[in-house]
Amino acid sequence: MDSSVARERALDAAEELFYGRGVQAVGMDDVRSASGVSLKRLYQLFPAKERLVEAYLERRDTRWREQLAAYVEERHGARERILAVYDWLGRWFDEPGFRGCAWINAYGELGAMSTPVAERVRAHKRAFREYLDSLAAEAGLPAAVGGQLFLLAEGAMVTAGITGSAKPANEAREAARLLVRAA
Amino acid sequence: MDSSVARERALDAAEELFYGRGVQAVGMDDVRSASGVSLKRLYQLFPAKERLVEAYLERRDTRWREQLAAYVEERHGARERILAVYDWLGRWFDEPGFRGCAWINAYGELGAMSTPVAERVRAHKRAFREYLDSLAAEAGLPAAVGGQLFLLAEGAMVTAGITGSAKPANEAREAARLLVRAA
DNA sequence: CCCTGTGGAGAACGCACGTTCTCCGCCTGC
DNA sequence: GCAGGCGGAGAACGTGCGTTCTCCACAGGG
Repeated sequence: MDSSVARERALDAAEELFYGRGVQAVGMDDVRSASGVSLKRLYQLFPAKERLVEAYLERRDTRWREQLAAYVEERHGARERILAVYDWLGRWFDEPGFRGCAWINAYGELGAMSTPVAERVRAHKRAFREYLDSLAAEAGLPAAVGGQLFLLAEGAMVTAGITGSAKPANEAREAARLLVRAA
Repeated sequence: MDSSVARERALDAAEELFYGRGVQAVGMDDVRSASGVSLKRLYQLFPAKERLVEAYLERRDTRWREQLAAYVEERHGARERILAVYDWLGRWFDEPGFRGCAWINAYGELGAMSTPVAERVRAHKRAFREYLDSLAAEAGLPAAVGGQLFLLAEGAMVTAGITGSAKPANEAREAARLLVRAA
């Protein structure tokens, strides 16, 4: 098996397991049996579990933001695009297996013990925040609005994760609509 | 040492350690040496670590909500009280050792593996949500506003925890002010 | 003075898991 | 056909930790 193929398979398995059960509840052996990549190979590709966790967060980060951006770009109108963010969140929340925000969960689990992981979580949130800032700027809204939209999105993610409901996306969307209108 | 004293000391130590480092990073032996309560006693009081975690979350829940309510009750005017919630959050975020919301962190860490812990997190968030609902009702605001205020507060907590800044409290307060005015 | 029970200190046990090692089959180049 | 090395399976190792057990000091009642 090609090395890059093994890497993808390992990351596929790691993502599903880490996200679904939490990082600490998943052993390297679980990743091995779910991916079919031998332990030896796993440790060649990722010299420690922490590296695998970082790679998981990084790959998921780019995919997550790409999918969000692709969904948003389909909408026309700067304000419509802002609201599209919450529509996309609502779809995400409704997906089977949704268990909250992978980065918030990872931060709760490892943020205190692993600075690399904490740093990746911060980088992801910073990027998302900047994306919302850019959407707000395109809509000609004051700079402060980006931060408010961000807080609504974060609150929706964490609440949807804990309650298992997609409703927070609608609540956040409605709040965003009012904020954009009022600003 | 009296049994109830031992229980309090154990919970004091557990709270500081669990909150500061995460639950899984703290061993029962750490709780023992930090509290001065022997392992035997610890296991008499809390037959398993999970019970200690539950007790930690429960005691912190009542204290957290009492302190919030006490702070809010000092303000006059229904809308002022709503904004006081975010002022209180800002003070909390600025406290030394602040590491985000204990329940969100615990959910990220244990939510997938421990239903009792997940249930306590849900109960805490439900109670906080209902508290905001009651504040919104007293201000004569539409029922939907409570949920929006809740999402802002959750977003602020999680963002303050990850970034280590108290600024999200101000951003959330400003957003809440606009939402209350617009509603 | 002994017997009993309570509680503390810390060793011991069992298990899970991150990481490494051993063994062996198989493929490739001669 | 064969030497050498690459890779897989899984055992082995070390450690950490939840939980229990052992041993002992000591207080109180006969």
